[in-house]
Amino acid sequence: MRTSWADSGSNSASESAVPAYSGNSSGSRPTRATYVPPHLRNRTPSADLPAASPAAQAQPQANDRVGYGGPPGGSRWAGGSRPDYGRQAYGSGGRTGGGSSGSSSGGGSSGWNNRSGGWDRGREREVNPFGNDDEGEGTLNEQENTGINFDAYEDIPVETSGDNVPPPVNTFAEIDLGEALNQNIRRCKYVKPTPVQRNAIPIILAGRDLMACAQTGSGKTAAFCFPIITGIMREQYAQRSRGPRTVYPLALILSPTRELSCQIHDEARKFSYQTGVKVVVAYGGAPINQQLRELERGVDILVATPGRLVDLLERARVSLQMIRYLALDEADRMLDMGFEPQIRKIVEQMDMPPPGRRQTMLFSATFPKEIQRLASDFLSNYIFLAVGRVGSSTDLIIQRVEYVHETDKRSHLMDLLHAQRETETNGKQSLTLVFVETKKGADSLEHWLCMNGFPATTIHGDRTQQEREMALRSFKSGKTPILVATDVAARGLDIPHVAHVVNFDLPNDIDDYVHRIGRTGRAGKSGLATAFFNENNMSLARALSDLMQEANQEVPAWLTRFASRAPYNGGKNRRSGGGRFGGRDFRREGSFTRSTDYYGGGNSGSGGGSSSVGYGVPSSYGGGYGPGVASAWD
DNA sequence: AAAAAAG
Repeated sequence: MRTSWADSGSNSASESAVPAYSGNSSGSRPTRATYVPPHLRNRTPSADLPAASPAAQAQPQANDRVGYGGPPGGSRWAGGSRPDYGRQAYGSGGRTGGGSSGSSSGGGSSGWNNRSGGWDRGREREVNPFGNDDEGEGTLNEQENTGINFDAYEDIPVETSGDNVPPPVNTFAEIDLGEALNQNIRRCKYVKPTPVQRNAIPIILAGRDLMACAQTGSGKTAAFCFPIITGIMREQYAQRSRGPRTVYPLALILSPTRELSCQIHDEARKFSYQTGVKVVVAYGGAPINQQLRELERGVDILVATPGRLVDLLERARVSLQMIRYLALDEADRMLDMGFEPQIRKIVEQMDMPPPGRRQTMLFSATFPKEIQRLASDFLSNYIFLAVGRVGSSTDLIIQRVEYVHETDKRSHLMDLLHAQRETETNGKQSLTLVFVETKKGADSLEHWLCMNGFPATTIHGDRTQQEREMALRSFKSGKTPILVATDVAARGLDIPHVAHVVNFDLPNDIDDYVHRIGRTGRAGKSGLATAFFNENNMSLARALSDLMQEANQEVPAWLTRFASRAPYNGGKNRRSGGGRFGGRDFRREGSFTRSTDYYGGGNSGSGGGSSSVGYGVPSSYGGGYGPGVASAWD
């Protein structure tokens, strides 16, 4: 039934007079949010509040300014909702067979090159985020940076649950993502979708909410970016009415660290290149003015850290009223004690449309039950998706635990580094990421390493943003092949060539361990993770031992002994539901729970239906775990 | 107890 969206594009001119806030909400605009933030109260509605009707929007506003908002005339709708930058590559770019749609859908749809006004002279052309002109491809370097070892993705177990789960796809070609995006996918050298993409993209394209467990290195960012970009390109949106300097993004992507937000922004910009979809990032520690200027140029997808976003919301520089897509990356972290209030404020107490009127996607490598319970507040009849980790841990991440007394840690680390030095491969210095518990400890270890002839740098929350970014660059480039980090670097960061993760200090939480070791063995490549264990880590013994065992790792006898002595499931954060996925759908934890309360769509009978799609799951998997857990986390 | 996220 889905018409090709090239068609929908060419039809859009005639439909464009109807503000399309479609999806499942019967094509109506979002009603005015009942909540009016304090800063918007007692202001002149015509100036500040988004207009309530298309007619009102058609009235030229006195404070129109090229650069944000754009011309208000209804006729410009034909050119799309963001008239100040056209959808060049979609149709009018001439790349598609149906290239006529661009020109037929109103002359307003000019491309980047035709933008009027010299206000942003010098920025008229979209910067090519690929850093080339489609030539000089195929160099070794390119391959290394973007190449994903797809063979490692073949045998990944996948589990889904929820109502009417859309079936997975096997190729990008099966999905109608649009020519401009397809071209970017080719530029990224993504040949075929990774398991999380195969499953998540159809779910999101179908308009469903999603809670997904998948390691970041498995293509998670693309899994939620592709359908968001396609959705924004495909549909006509009611022109965003505007208050002075307020912008109305259509999609919001939140992440727990600044670096991760930057990384998501960089990726999203590649995916949206020449699609006319504008991505902006906002995070703390950097001057806000530049970010404000970027926002004023127009924003469809806003990538942000929570603190800075709240700031922007309170300044009324951003409104969430038009949000159609909400994605939380590292969602379990976003909902833990430190972050939850801020996230609730953003999602529930500002002007964002409620669940059901927006699409919500939560991604994380781990999803403890308690967090799932909190998260269900944000979701509407969602689908739970668990994708086993890339490859089996036995061949991709080798985990080692060594008993090292506190006082011996430094010399032991030095031994490891010496050994590492001799095994550097193919000219490219291999990188070592060392995790410590405290910021002070990070500085101190970095200093000591440098004193001992090991080029090291450090990243933690007490450093300035500039220092943090510098450290990361220096590490990535190999200039300082050792990076000492706190948990700020534990999640999501995609750093190629990290050969070795050392847990100099083990975390207290096994989920943090999982995230940390996930910094190596990425994109299907192999990696090594070494942990220093001692009497301070007893509370982690059982969880660590269980995890390693599940991952077919060699568990030292002494660790097994500690584990058996430890109180049953002693760690505060045992792996809920067992199994090797980062988590399983808490709605299926058994009929004695209140799971139906969270179901939304009704949990009885087929409600809890699950379709486990195993991609060559070895028969040895699946034993010993609860019903429906088909599989292997690693 | 620590880390992160606003300035």
